[in-house]
Amino acid sequence: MTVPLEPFGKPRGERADAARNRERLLEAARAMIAEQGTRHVTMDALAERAGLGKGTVFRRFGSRAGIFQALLDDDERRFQERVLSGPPPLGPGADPAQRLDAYGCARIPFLLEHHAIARAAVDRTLPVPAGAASMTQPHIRMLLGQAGLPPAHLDGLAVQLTAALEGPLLLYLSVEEVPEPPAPEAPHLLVEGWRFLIGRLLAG
Amino acid sequence: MTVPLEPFGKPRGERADAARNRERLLEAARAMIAEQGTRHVTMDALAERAGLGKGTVFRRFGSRAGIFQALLDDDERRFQERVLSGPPPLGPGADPAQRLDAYGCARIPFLLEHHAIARAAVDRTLPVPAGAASMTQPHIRMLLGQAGLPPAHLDGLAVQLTAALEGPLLLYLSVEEVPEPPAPEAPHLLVEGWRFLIGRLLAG
DNA sequence: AACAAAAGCGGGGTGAAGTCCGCTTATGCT
DNA sequence: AGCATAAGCGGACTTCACCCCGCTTTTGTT
Repeated sequence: MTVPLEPFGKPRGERADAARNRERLLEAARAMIAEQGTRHVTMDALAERAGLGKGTVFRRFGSRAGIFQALLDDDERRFQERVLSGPPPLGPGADPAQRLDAYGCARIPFLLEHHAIARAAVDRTLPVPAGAASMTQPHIRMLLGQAGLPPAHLDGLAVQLTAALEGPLLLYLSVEEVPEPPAPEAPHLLVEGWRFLIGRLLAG
Repeated sequence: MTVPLEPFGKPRGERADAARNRERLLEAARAMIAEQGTRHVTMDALAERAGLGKGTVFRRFGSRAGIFQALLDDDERRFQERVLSGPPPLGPGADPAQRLDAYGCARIPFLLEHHAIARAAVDRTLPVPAGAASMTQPHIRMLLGQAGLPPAHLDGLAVQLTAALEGPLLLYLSVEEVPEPPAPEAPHLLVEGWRFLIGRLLAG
């Protein structure tokens, strides 16, 4: 499951001023996103708004994407918690097929809810599973193995199913093409697709 | 299948000098890629190497990604040809399950062979299936429909399977992580994964 | 051949990400 | 408290994609 020890810009013995500035920057980022959307969060504007230098922003977060990863981090960690030790079928206890199904049913709404920030958090110069978001692939791989799929296919399938699950929301669909489901409880198209896919994959 | 009529920078009544310059630019781009890789193909360097102004590069190709799309265009068109009117199982004639299987078996090597350029051709400000590469999703959708999958799932599954097929090579794996298969005829991990996935999906 | 209109050209300008390095400040030790 | 040192800071600088718009060349017309 590979929890990154140092999510982003949170070194172990962080100096007090550094911690304060990190909070200030995240706060400023949240405000700017709420007011104008992620597109207008530029490094210069963010630094100015937080009353800090641009160098500081990069020192804390490494890149533009890093800011959004940090913003996502808390929620991502909570999600991971639910998967690792929450109640079944998402958490351990249910059989692998159910857990895989449940994972998609939880993950897609999670990404929908955070889609603006999640999209901004992908670092376009790195392979996608950057930051804390990288839980998906190993988890899927593990469940596929437990479900008894042939070991020779596990690596390929894990990559492909990760792409099938997260790719559409992170990369393949533009922001306008991500409509919330009309009725709040109506299942999303992608959720239904995922359930169908997983159902068939693990049926044999 | 939606063949884009005007692939990139190839207007119908193109002036003679424009056509010549387009060729020059593509030629320079090929040379630069061969010498130094896609990363060093900057708009300034490309313009200078071709002996033209930077404005011209943008007029011809619209964006950096456009250059790589144009480079891919011929091969992409040939691939499309094979799918639309080549021999089965890739072309029409075989049953949908076979065609879907064959599509992945052909598409993955195609992307592997072109991966450097294909990656550079994705426009990171647009939803991914930009340019001529957008054939995949509608084709998959059509075949899924012909295979008798429930219409309610077609849209979701088509997006997800497209992501499963192309996402890993275009987006999810870094360049270093895309090793050619050790033995030239050994099937790639992703090909095997795809065949397995499609086999299960259409088995029921 | 001369002309008008359209198409194309070029390169300076802009905005944004990311780097660098000398200066400042917190921290832990004595 | 005073000091040495490492951590942090800031903002000028570089690089790059992309825009803009006045000038030049081609082309179709007469």
